[in-house]
Amino acid sequence: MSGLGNVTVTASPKEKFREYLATQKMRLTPEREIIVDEVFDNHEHFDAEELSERLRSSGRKRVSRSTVYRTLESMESAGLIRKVARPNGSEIWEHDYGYPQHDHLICRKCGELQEFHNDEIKAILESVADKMGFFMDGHRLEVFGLCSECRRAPVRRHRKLDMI
Amino acid sequence: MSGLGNVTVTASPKEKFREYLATQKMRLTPEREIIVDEVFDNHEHFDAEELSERLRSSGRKRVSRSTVYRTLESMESAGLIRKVARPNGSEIWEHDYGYPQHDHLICRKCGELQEFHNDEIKAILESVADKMGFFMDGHRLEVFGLCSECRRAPVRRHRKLDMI
DNA sequence: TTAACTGCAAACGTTTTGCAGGCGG
DNA sequence: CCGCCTGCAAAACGTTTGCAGTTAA
Repeated sequence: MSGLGNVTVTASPKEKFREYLATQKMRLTPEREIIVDEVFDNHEHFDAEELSERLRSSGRKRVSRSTVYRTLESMESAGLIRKVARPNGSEIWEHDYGYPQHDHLICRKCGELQEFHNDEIKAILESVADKMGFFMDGHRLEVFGLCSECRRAPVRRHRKLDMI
Repeated sequence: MSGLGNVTVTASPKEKFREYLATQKMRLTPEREIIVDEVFDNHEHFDAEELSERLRSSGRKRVSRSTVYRTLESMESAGLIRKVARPNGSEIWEHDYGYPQHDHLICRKCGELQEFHNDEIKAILESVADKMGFFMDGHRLEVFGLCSECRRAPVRRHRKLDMI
């Protein structure tokens, strides 16, 4: 993960974070380091509470909830992580930096998140934005429906009215 | 609004709501009618609080906040309205029923929401979903950046780091 | 008669904040 | 020494819930 001896042009998330913090006259403190490490130690999606729990059980020095919230926000500003919406309206974090651009298929039934990548979409969005005088610097796209697993299931309850 | 003598195939939002409520053994009460009327009286986006405020100042009979929340949720289930995410993470409602499918450009600076419509995107999403065995029944797409107004402004503060 | 419905106030879960104290450049 | 940073506890925020009384089929 540290990339020592690695000749790729991209800095590690931690380095990128440190650079960003410097521009804000902020420091990469032990707490912030713990958080950025834990976040990039695996590629799971998470929310602040889950991350706190992971930190707690990871045996690392304890970090307060406030600091977790504050740090995640900084990491977002630094371009390290971004938010994804769940179909129920709640939001979770995922890696952004160093991770290939992608969007999500989200199952309304089991909540499962599948990633997909498509270049055409970005191109279309660029051109749409351009036509409207809008400068695009990012997007968020979620496709809702039923995953292959759940559409096969015989359940026919349909609590939601069919979408028009 | 009532569409009397109108031969279009679509029912009014109120009628659609009444039909949905019937399937749930629920009634179109005066309060619910007030809310659906107010929501479809203009095409603005809104959140529960704003809507409550509009109701208050509209001179109509007062409706409690709980009822507003409960009714909006029913209206979503009925397919009348849907949620859109703001860049800051909060969410607002917008019309869905009877309104052409569209997505949004959202300005990070002034928060302005511009709608756009593009058929290609939907087609691409259908094919992507299909390829992954996913049954798509909707999507949510927000493009972030700077609106034509704000990109022109000389301000160079940039509190957010450039997105990667 | 009874089930749906409302307004109220209290509870809720999540996130933010003010602050006193600690720490590093 | 100054200013960033932390943990804590309290506050704030938007939303949901339990309940007792009301309404309408």
